[in-house]
Amino acid sequence: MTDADGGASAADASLPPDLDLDAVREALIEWYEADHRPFPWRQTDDPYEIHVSEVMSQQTQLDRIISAWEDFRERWPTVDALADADRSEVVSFWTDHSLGYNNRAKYLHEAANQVVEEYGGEYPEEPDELEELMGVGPYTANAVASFAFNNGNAVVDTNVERVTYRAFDVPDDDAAFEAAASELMPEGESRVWNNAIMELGGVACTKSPNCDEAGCPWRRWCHAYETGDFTAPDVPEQPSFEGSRRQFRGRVVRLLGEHDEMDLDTLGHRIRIDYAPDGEHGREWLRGILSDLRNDGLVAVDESGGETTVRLQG
DNA sequence: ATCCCGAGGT
DNA sequence: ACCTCGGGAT
Repeated sequence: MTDADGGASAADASLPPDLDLDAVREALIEWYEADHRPFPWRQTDDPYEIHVSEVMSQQTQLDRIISAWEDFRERWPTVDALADADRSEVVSFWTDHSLGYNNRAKYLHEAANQVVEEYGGEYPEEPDELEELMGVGPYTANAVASFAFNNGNAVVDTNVERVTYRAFDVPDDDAAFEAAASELMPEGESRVWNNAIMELGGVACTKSPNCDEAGCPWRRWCHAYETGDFTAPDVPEQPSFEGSRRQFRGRVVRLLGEHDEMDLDTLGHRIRIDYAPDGEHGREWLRGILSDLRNDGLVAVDESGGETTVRLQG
């Protein structure tokens, strides 16, 4: 690599040098516009509604969030309405709709307050500003900027990584994925492009690919389609959920959403059948769970009067 | 068992 | 770089 080609974009090139970018872009956009899953959040450009859908979709299958998204929008129609809600209401909603990861409910509520207080209730349009919102990282910032304002950079999620890794043999490396995604995206078309490339990963270039069935528009360029090697980048494996700490955290939050407040032992007996106050899974164990939940801002623990009372925070 | 349009804290 | 965070669908 010489200095002659100078610019960072050339130095970062991670796509095949002879790739016909215009043809690749046109093929994908045409494929997406011809047919795609009609998710309701794809029919709005309201940044608040987009934001809600993106937070819900983190680590959760899209089919499972459709009704939750519709209920959420009905209950808190605007970012101002959400900011006015109590955190405990939002957390209970989250659990009632089986969305998991209650922290995301807290983040969303916090972010709504930021939008109201820092931006007068009007979402900023720049990814850098959006990323300052609680719970909004690089992916969500660019997704909201793209789908609400057509003003995002290329998103990089597990779909984009898998698709570019297979199709264009992009190395399994964060910087390479970022560069490849950025090179691929046509200027000023982040809305349709980011939707389209994630749709490709979600429908055609799945873990077990459906190239022909889904009519993948990239077959003629695809390295994996040519070689038959559909290896995908490693995704960190999840610890098993059954019996995990997460499972009991979830039960605690669910119960506290149903009962205004509970004392320690009652709560313990209700979240696990083998709860024994002085046993292995007893008060000490439960206090550990509650301590984490309190640090996460999800529950409040009151130790006054010689008894321990627990409730949802906010 | 494995997967899912990530992010924050350490 | 590593860990943690829910739960339904398949």
